[in-house]
Amino acid sequence: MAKEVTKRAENYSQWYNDLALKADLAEQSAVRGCMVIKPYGYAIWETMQHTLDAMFKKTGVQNAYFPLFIPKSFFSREAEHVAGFAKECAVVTHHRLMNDPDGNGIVVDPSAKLEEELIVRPTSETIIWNTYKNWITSWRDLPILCNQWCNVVRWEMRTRLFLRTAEFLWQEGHTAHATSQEAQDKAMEMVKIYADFARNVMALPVIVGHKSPNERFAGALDTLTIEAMMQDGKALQAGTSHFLGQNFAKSFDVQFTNKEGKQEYVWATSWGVSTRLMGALIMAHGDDNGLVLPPKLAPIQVVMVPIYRTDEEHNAVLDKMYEIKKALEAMGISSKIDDRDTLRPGFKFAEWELKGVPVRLAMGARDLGNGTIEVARRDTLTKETMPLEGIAEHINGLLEDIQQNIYQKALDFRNSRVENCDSWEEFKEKIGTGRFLLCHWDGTAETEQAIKDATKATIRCIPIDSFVSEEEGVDIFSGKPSKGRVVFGIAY
RNA sequence: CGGGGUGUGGCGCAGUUGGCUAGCGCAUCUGGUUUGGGACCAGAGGGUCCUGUGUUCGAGUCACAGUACCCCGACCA
Repeated sequence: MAKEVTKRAENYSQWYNDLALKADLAEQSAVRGCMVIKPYGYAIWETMQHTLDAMFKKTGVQNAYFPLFIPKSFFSREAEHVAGFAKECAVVTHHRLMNDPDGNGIVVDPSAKLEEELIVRPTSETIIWNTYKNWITSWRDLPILCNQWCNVVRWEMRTRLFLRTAEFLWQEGHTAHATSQEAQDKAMEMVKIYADFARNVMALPVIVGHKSPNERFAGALDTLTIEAMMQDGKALQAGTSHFLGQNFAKSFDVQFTNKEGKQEYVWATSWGVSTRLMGALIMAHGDDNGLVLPPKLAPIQVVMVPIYRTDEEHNAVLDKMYEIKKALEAMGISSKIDDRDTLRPGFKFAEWELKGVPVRLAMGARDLGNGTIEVARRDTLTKETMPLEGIAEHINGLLEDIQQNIYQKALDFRNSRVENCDSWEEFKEKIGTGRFLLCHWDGTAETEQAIKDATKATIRCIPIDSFVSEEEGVDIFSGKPSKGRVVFGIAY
């Protein structure tokens, strides 16, 4: 069949791509490196948005919107920041088109050249800090806690659906504070929200930690991250939260008068997660039959497939199904009755599995007679026949089970691939086999770089809420003293 | 930007040492039979074989150039 998905073990990237395409999440656009997110995929993203948004708002964050275009001069004020993004920017140079004087369609009007080029935002720190300058004069104006949901453009060399596209959707929070401590606390608070969301909504086990200086965001003093492991054992950075110090405040001259009446630069954070989370969802839970969606993110939580020979049977089954649908709705469970009469049940089963719907109900003449219904769960691919009585309550519990089970499965998988490693020889052997290795590191950028050059492995994070180690040891590569283990892995 | 590969109906591919009307599977459409794990039968429609130039009696096939896409590097959420 055309819809069959490549086996995960045979070709992991092909499998990933198949899932994204065939489960109807997204497709490659005609524009190089860009992606079309299809309605089914977007519905998942919307749920992520709404859930995160509610979590942000509980901490006092408000949504706002800043321009897509950033004047080149703004962008170049923070030196490290430019260095980090300069190589991958789209630049607007003109503002008008005209008919080709030679009659060959449309050309750029050379007389419409912009005096100053505009950069399509790769991230919005610069334009936001340029704006914050006008918002902040006194300690009474602080803190400012803004978030925006938007698109950004990074002109990447090689792209992959969701994981790396030239344009992607994300949320970027930008906060301004009176003290360093307050800003650092905010950065920590936000990364913990990300971790909570990843674990409890996406069923994605993540390790929270600090980035090493090499892996930090361009312009940050500290970068906090949530790191997930995909089913090929590679690491995926799923979200980051940065403590920016006073770097941007100084570059954009954002000062406030403190309680002592003195001028002081503002302290900043920024934090973001992107549609890359969709990629994480696919890779963390999918199997050879397709997508496996955690119930909390599934656009359709329960799908019902009627099985019938005659119109009478058809109507009788549908009547029951509408009753169930109503009962599910009353409990806040989304469902769909797949009443397409041109497709056979087997085809529908396979298709809904491909799309990752957590629970499938099937009902036919046999069930009508017995007062039963067949309940199949996507995560375990098992099914059982149940009495109709109390089915909605049962499904409600089942969805919670599934959410839990998916998380547990991913957690067990990841834990089975995390281990201590104290020998450089062993490290070189094991790091390519899809693992996180907990190793001692001397804390220097040189050592980290040397390890990366030799093995492609990077420090995913210095963990703070799981796999935390305070034991003394010696660096796996340099032999110099180390104060604790860090997480090494090969990243997407 | 370096290394490799591929361009043939909507999708996936075959096409021999150059040869006659360019095939196959899936999808689509029509009719019928089916329907508890991806249905079957019969019929139908759909192609500037990536572009250009060249070699030849003859090019999907050979040569050169261009171009697009994919994979592996470097870069990255």
